[in-house]
Amino acid sequence: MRKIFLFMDTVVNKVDAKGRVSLPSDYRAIVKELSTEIVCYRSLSSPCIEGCLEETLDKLATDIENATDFFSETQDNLTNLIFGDAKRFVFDSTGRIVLTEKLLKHAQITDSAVFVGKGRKFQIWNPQNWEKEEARIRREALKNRPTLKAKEDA
Amino acid sequence: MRKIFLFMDTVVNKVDAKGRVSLPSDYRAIVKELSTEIVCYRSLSSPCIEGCLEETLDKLATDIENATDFFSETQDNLTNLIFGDAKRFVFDSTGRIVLTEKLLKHAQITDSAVFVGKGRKFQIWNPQNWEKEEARIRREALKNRPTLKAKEDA
DNA sequence: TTGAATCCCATAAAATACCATGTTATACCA
DNA sequence: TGGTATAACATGGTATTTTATGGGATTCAA
Repeated sequence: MRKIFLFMDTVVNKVDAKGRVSLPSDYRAIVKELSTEIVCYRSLSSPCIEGCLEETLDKLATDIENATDFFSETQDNLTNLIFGDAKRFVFDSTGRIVLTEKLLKHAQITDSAVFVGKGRKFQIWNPQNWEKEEARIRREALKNRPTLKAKEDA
Repeated sequence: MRKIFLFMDTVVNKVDAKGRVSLPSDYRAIVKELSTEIVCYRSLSSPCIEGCLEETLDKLATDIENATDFFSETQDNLTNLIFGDAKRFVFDSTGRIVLTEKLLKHAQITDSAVFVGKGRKFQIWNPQNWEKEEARIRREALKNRPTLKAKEDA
């Protein structure tokens, strides 16, 4: 098992009528070290799909268990929201997964999708939407230089 | 044996006159690694059925022992409520379990049920009720972005 | 013997694995 | 450095397998 797992780069792939997309080969290379499946869910904040390794979600499950009470409403709501939406996607020998209607609709994806690396996670966007979003993020970054010093959004 | 056990996704299945429901195949795949049975009980907080692996309840038993006094009323009540209500459900060769009247009634389930993944657990809802509940949770999440920072509700 | 619970079989639909091909990227050699 | 051979990849199509679910048979107990 490798020590470094980073989803990187931005690649565009076609989505066919059945919802099939090739996972970028770089991504597959990462995933294959552990399994042949990824987990995808609707982003809570953007019109896009998010993907990650199952172990990433497993870690999240453990964090939730440790941070909240077993019987709490917070734990209930969080786990319903996250795991109720997430789904395993196994890719076949040609490296494709089949995205669901729900996910495609949320991300407004029809015949083409762009994979955007995010380190431990990645996102899948409608190409036009991503173009706009990337421009927006870059503008923001120019105005307000990013910082890791304080967690303003905590 | 796999390292990661997460119940995910939301799937709707029919419930027939005998109370039979197919356990979603993804769930079965998880369960099969350990056994051929799950444990179900009435949710303490919602009109739905909760299910998990027996080992999850075993962990809960340990947590209760550690968090409360052996002679406390709290421990008494909790253990009565949960373990008094829980019951094992073995699924047959076609992957179905037969839910009891008590459970179905509590969840107001008649001819159709929706399975909602919760990570280590899952829930079974009446579809209409779940639709409303999911909408409620999403509204909440948008208002108060979830955080794992502090245990506000502990 | 009758009612209830459990198990097994059949089928249609849906999900998934496999095969084939054109294209692009990569490696190799002059 | 340029040209060619090789390999990898994305993608369209097809075949096979799973899965959900209805119905019937069998078992067990009262």
